[in-house]
Amino acid sequence: MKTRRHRYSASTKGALVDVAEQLFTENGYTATSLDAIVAGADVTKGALYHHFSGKQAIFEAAFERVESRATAGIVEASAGHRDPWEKAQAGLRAFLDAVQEPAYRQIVISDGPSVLGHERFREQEERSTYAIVGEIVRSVLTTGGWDLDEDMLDTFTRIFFGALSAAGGSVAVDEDPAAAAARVEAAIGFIMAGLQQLLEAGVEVPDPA
Amino acid sequence: MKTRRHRYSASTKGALVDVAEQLFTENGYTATSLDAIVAGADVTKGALYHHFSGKQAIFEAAFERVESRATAGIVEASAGHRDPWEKAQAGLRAFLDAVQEPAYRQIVISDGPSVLGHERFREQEERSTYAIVGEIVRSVLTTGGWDLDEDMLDTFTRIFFGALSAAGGSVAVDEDPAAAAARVEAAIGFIMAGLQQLLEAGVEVPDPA
DNA sequence: GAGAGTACGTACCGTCGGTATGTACCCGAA
DNA sequence: TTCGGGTACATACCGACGGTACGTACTCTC
Repeated sequence: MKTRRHRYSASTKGALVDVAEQLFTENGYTATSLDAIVAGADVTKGALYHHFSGKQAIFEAAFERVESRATAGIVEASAGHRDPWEKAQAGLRAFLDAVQEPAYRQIVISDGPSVLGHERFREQEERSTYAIVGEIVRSVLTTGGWDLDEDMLDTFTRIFFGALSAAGGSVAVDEDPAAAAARVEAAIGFIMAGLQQLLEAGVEVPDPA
Repeated sequence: MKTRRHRYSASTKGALVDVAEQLFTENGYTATSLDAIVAGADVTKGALYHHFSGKQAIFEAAFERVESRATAGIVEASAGHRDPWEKAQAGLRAFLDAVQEPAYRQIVISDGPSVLGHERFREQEERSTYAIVGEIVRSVLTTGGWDLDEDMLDTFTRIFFGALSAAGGSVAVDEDPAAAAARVEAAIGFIMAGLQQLLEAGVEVPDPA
């Protein structure tokens, strides 16, 4: 049941996260004070500490919102493609787009790891963009009958996810983002083509065990 | 000329960086207070602010030290190999080792970007480990007469550097780091083998322009 | 309509980064 | 020899910020 109090509460909380996301994006985590957030949301610190346990908690709320936006964009773009390689191409483009968003770069990539800590950051990551990359990597690498165990699939996913994150970051700061994105697409495409070559040649992934 | 004053000064500064590196590694940047650093070095804040302009400056000193250690390790390991592919293999192993060091993970990977800011972080990076990865990528990719322009080489470098950083981080937190490192080596080796395949087949890198 | 819980507001505290100022010491010039 | 000046710190203090304690108005339920 939605009572008026609940609606007021929800809107206050939402306004706080709105302002927090904006200020965190513009100034970074440490340079954003709680006073500035509550002033922007036209409330006081009492309201903030009623809804969140502290600064880290409201950051995490903004973090999750930004992550879920990025995830939605990639899912939407990669859906509708049946062929795994086409799906990967479309997902790659969407990923490169998402990672250029200022909020994503500042909150998720830059401040995320240090504010949330490694393990918590990893947790958040693994149920959003990382999971999507994992799905795409799985569908691409298992095409053609490769049998990779879960550990090896996860290793490939980490590698590709790291590659895409770094590449996306460089795209975002490039003076010509469109050209940089095109280069990244070409390079990633070339690497994937190499994997396809091996696949067609019947080369096995070496067993590290 | 080295006077006694200069020696005293150098040792005080060195002690401050020693303690700072340790505390930053253990607790992270924000959770490490300047009071704790100066207490650990048995001096006062006056001494710290005489040698450094502030908290960020002493962090950067620790950052540079950790980076140069990592760089030295990789250079040492990859030296002595003539064949680019062998050089890459050796460099990869050394990189995976370096990136597992707690100081490197916390100070360089986790806190580095948010504390120094993107551009400053990038500057520091590009004259240390990134430069080495770039050299190796260049020597590997230009073998056999490929002609890639600088932009494309840099794109490949960013991709591999990001891949290796992420992979190294996952190795560090794995419950069996040795096995995880072996998986990463296998996966990277497989990707490079794919590139070799394309190289032998005479496939051109698509021109994104 | 009265008690209880919610959704805040207000006032305050401890910590921390940074600064201003003082001081002991060393070193080169007169 | 001494004496001015610069170096290498120490001491005292400030303002900002994260967090807490407590008060209060409003609302929902019984």
